[in-house]
Amino acid sequence: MANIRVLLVDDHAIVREGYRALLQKQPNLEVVADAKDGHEAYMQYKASQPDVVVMDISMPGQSGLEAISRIRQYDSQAKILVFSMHQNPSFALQATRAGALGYITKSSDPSLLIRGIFEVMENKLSLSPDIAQALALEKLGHEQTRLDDLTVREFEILRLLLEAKNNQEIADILNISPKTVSNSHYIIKRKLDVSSDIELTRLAIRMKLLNLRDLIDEAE
Amino acid sequence: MANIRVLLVDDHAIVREGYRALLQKQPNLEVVADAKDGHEAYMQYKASQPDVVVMDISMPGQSGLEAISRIRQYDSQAKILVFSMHQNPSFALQATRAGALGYITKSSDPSLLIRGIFEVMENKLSLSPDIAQALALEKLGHEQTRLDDLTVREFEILRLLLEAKNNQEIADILNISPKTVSNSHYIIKRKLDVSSDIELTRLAIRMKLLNLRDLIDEAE
DNA sequence: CAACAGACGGGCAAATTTCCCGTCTGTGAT
DNA sequence: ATCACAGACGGGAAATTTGCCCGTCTGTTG
Repeated sequence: MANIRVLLVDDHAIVREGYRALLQKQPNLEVVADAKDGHEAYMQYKASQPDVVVMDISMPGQSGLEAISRIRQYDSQAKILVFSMHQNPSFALQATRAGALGYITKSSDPSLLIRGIFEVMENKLSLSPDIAQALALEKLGHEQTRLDDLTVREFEILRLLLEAKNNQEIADILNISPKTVSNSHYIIKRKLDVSSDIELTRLAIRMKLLNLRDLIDEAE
Repeated sequence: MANIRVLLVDDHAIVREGYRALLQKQPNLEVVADAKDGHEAYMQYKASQPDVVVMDISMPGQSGLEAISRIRQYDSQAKILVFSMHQNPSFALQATRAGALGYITKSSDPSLLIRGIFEVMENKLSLSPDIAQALALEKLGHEQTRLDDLTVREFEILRLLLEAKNNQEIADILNISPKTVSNSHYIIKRKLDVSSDIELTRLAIRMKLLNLRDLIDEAE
């Protein structure tokens, strides 16, 4: 059978190279293009028509969620596997809502990524075990929830808010009015049941929406 | 010589009991009173006239810094040794500005607390080695600084803001006008060079003003 | 196609923020 | 003693944001 043609999306060149190398070792895989952000991903998708997109969702500016929506709008059959550092099942939920077929955490064994690509290729939902278990637990009502009340768009805006971007900046990134951002900001706080941005930030940390790692940099 | 009479201030009863036991074992020390918050500390100080106050500064509501100021206002010779969980040297700086004579971290060896009490008793500045080193490094300009531009009062207000309290609540705790809180909030943001509360919270985390531990509770 | 959810953004009163300002008190230097 | 200066406190007023409601305009789904 023909090789599976993969589009690799990640904002770090080193990461792209690393995974390109990894995937190329696989006999039936072929990385036909890569991209460093959502916009480029969309362009490359149209240009190279890959079978599967492997995409990081935490990227500067236009996020992966946005790109997923756009690509799926262009090709409703697009097979997208999200490959993310976030262990938070809410990210997986939002990603699948946006149209991803799979979600594999970066901390997974590399073989899981490979397997995920093949699974997604067959139009099967693919989740790494940690995420599957976390989602299952959540479904059982054991935890969290509130974040899942957010729509994909709201989640997106929250992500940008948490980067301490102001309304205008977010509006520019998403190409919407600052007023919409402001409205969403308000809705988000209402849904999450917080009354200030400080509370919002604290909640985000508890929910692990915010990477303590990249927040702290020079820790300890 | 007569025993050194100690007033112990900490919001956790267990902690008070633990340290009371520890200090009592010391031949020349005597715990003559304890208190669970700033206000009680002030009252107990007046009532029992201890030689040395051993005080935690992270307490609900009226903080230790406030209590230190109040006690020093009542007795400008009061000898206060801060005993805190915070390794952040800025806490030590603010504490000494408020009038503390020493600052020992709770993670220090207990003998350091004992030694601190004796040092403070002789009107000597006492710092635990970790803090001394951190302060020294800071003095060398290696790090941080911005936080130290805050006045004691601003630092105090920042602490409360970070607990996601609103202006009115803070005003009530500190017995000032909400307008003053609002003004301070603004000044704090300006001094720290941030433009939103989200940025402020993130900065606070980086600066370790915010305890990730007690923020996260049920982590991992 | 009817119904519904979500994205988007206008409107508008109420609250907050952002500055600037002037008190008042304590402290330290002269 | 007094002069200067810093800090705490809070008023004023303009600019901005928030909180809440509303109505469009899709796209989806039964």
